[in-house]
Amino acid sequence: MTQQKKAVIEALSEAGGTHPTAETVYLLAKKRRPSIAMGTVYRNLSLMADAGEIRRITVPDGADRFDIFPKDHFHIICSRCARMYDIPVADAEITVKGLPAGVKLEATSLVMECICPACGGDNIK
Amino acid sequence: MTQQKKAVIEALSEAGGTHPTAETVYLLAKKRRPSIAMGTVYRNLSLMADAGEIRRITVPDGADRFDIFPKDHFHIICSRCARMYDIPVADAEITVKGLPAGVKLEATSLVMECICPACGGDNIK
DNA sequence: TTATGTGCAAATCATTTGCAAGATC
DNA sequence: GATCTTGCAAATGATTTGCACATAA
Repeated sequence: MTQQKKAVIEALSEAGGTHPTAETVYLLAKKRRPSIAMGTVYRNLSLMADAGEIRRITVPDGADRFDIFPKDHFHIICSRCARMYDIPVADAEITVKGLPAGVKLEATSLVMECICPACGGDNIK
Repeated sequence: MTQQKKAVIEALSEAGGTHPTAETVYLLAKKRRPSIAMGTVYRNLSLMADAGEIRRITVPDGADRFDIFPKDHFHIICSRCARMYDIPVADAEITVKGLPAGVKLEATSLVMECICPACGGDNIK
């Protein structure tokens, strides 16, 4: 556990549920450890995501987002404004029938696109 | 309708349900119109995707894929081997309860990650 | 002919990586 | 001291864009 990794974890924690990009995590981590390098942030984020400690969220037309809570909610992203919303697992009932035999869904990485209420269908991406 | 756009459409058609990347579309289009440029392929794919004529599929850790059939199936992608599978709409019953009020799901862009049968849980990405 | 699209190359953006120096155990 | 991690900068890969020229309507 290095100071840098600690700063990245604290940055993610500070960002809370805001689905920060690596860039945002970098800026937050820099407040704690000004010498930290972008590459270090990417390295730690990737290591933790691969280890399942955090979640990487790949979205259309933008940088990956990261999320500290790996098991308790799903994500939807607005196709127009790129805002992300959480859906608590308790509230989300996601059913997919008709999967090919043998396929195991990794539902934790589910991301859906939507038009969000703030956009309502009027804004143009 | 230019010769180039036609070549891109025919390339997508030739690729069928293989979810080609822009690179693959470029190679197929080049067979018909050898002078075509990568930039032109990207331009046409983006125009068509924005117009809803084709679908852009953003996947974790890889180039975007494109798909000619915008309305009749969903996609799942294997987290390990990046193979993509189609789920016909008729077979897929996707239900999401607990969406924030006012959110309209754009289910056509749904992509789910899974572990596919070919990987079965043994390969490491 | 007049707007629109193309080819090319350079630019951009997100992300990864090689390597020498530094921190951790 | 051996190993793992960092900082930096350069490399990579995907995609976009500026601009002069070509093409379609």
